[in-house]
Amino acid sequence: MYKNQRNLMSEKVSSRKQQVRAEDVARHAGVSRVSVSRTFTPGASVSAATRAKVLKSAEILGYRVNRLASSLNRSESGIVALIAAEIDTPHRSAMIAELSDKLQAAGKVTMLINTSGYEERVKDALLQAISFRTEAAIILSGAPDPSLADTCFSNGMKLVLINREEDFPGSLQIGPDNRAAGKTALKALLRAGCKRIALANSANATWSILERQKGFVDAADEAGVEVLSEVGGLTSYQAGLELGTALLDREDRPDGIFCTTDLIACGVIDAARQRFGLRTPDDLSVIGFDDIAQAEWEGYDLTTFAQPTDQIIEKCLEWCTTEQPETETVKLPAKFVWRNSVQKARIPLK
Amino acid sequence: MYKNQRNLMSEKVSSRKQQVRAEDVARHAGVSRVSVSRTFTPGASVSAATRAKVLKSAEILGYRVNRLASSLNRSESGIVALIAAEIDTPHRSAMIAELSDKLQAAGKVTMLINTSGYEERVKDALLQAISFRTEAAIILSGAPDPSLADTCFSNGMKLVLINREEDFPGSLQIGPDNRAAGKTALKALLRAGCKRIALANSANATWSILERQKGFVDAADEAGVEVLSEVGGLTSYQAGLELGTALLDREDRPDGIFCTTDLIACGVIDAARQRFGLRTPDDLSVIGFDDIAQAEWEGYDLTTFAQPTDQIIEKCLEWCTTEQPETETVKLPAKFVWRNSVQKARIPLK
DNA sequence: ACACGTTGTGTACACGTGTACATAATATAG
DNA sequence: CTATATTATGTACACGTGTACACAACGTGT
Repeated sequence: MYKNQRNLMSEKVSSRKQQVRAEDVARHAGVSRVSVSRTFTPGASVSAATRAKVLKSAEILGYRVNRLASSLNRSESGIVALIAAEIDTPHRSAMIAELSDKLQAAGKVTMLINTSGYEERVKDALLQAISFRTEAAIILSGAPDPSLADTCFSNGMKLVLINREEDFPGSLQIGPDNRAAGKTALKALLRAGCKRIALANSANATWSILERQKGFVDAADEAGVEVLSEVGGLTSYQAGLELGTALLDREDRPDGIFCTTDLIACGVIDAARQRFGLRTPDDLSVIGFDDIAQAEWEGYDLTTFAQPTDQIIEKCLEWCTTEQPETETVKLPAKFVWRNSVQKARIPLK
Repeated sequence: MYKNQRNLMSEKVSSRKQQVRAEDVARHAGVSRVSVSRTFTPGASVSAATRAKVLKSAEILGYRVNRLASSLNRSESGIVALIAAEIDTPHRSAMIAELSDKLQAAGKVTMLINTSGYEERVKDALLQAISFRTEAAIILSGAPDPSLADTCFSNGMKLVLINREEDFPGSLQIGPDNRAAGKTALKALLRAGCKRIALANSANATWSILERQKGFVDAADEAGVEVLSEVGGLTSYQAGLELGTALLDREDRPDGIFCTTDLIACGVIDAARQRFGLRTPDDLSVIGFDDIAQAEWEGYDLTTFAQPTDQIIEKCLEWCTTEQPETETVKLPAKFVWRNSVQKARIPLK
């Protein structure tokens, strides 16, 4: 009798937020609380009559099952953490859009943790995820502190690193095959007949971006081609402008540039057009990476690599629903997207 | 005695995810469970000695307070829902980046709900937010079903509509003063000496965008100026390309275009440059709205309006932490950002 | 009519935490 | 050294839900 009443003794009742509970619905419908619970539990056994009564009362009272409470004894929160920096960047935001959409379709809920700024925030983000008993954490940027691995797993949390390869046991590490893409980029520039080949990269590149660079440079070494390399700035459009300006100012002006990112590539193309009066692909061939929306814009029409986003996400979801996953590293081929920023092949294919 | 053991009777123990509880830490540290709770509750009274023991044991066992559980009796989840569609759009993603960052700084956690696709998803998103006892829901796109208002408030949820003005009692409705901006845009084009003035807008514009259009057209009516109006497509770059092409193909080709969105403006500028060989601002003046990153790119250098993002967010947070907010509508002035897509004033100011 | 399987409901407990209250330990004042 | 004020710990209960178990109601077949 007493337990059914709420806050009888406390006078501070009014300051407390009132919530509608299963108890209230049960009383209103004239059934037991368990019947309410069962009504909203798929596969539970309730008669059609009581179910109807419960649903009606719930509608009237505005009742919704408290998933925070239900997570408690089901030990499945349904929450997945998305940890990322520079969320407003074209490629990153596209990734987040896709991920959140697919997670939602899979019945999960996404908790977005922004780690822009200090690198340290990734650690805090993971700790926060653990606090909310996130089923998994998908890390899009920043390297997590490996010492956290145990804490993650002792709380039954799955871990996915996208575009990172770190020493983080028990996690899925997935991303495009950056080296192969870098190699392909070089071949494409050679095939286009470029004589002076250059690389434009940011100074604070991530692991993934450095891999692209390495693939490109290694392939050049193999082919016995010299690479004019310009590195500086952030991974941004502005950096691209500056890198492009620096490269095109050289006496031995390059005629083919691989940019490790589409944003940089857009900057390079604009530097060429606005500052030097050069046009792609006639005067200059440019290749980017990511296939952001702007790559398709008519002013750029950028030849680039599309990240295998769909496959990455599919694998992510599969991993998140697997029981006891082992450490796994997956490299997926990036799709080369031919547009019109690279000179048509003067040297025939093959 | 029995209650301290876990899952003694069930044989399915192994399939259940083991979590570290305050109980475990207490036993390991040789203190009571309450002391553990107090250690992690700011302002609670624990001796330095026990606090140290607890912290050490927590570190060793990898313990983190379960915020799902603590939300139960504190009736504050600390979660705020962000409901938005087309997350990968420049302005939207910038907004989300800022919001999530500021929310985090305020000690809140953001739950991102993607409502791209069906309009109906906004309703589901709100219901989901309620299920997770979100402290507030910030709706960036889509009109919520007004019938949900009661359900929201009966669960103590705050509501913010950004860039929408709907009949949703008890909510904060906030955004830029779109009408005023439209008016300013017209004046700017007139002052630049434009003779044939046009408007480019998408066919599925939101309320906010329609307001800009209305402000622009009304001001034109007042000034006795005719507006060539082209409407079609989505609110996207591609639509801008088509709208721009259609406008510039006319016999009475416009020399000043107000685009209701920067994305559309970029499309219009590219149509002018790539398809008609026209340049801004010499041959054509263009004004956009949003001040997305690309507006600053050298290829566009777009004169536009910056949304008062900081103030919007500040007001949002203030609202979310207010006790019993009343319905409120806030219009903030959008800042006119002069760049170089509009002909320099031929008619002197004032 | 009886034994028996089916189905729906109720009871009791667990999930992991915070907090009011009572009580034990300690510091302070006389 | 005792009486008292202060502080730290322990006890009990509440938050809102899911589920194993017991049991009542209800046909069904002989």
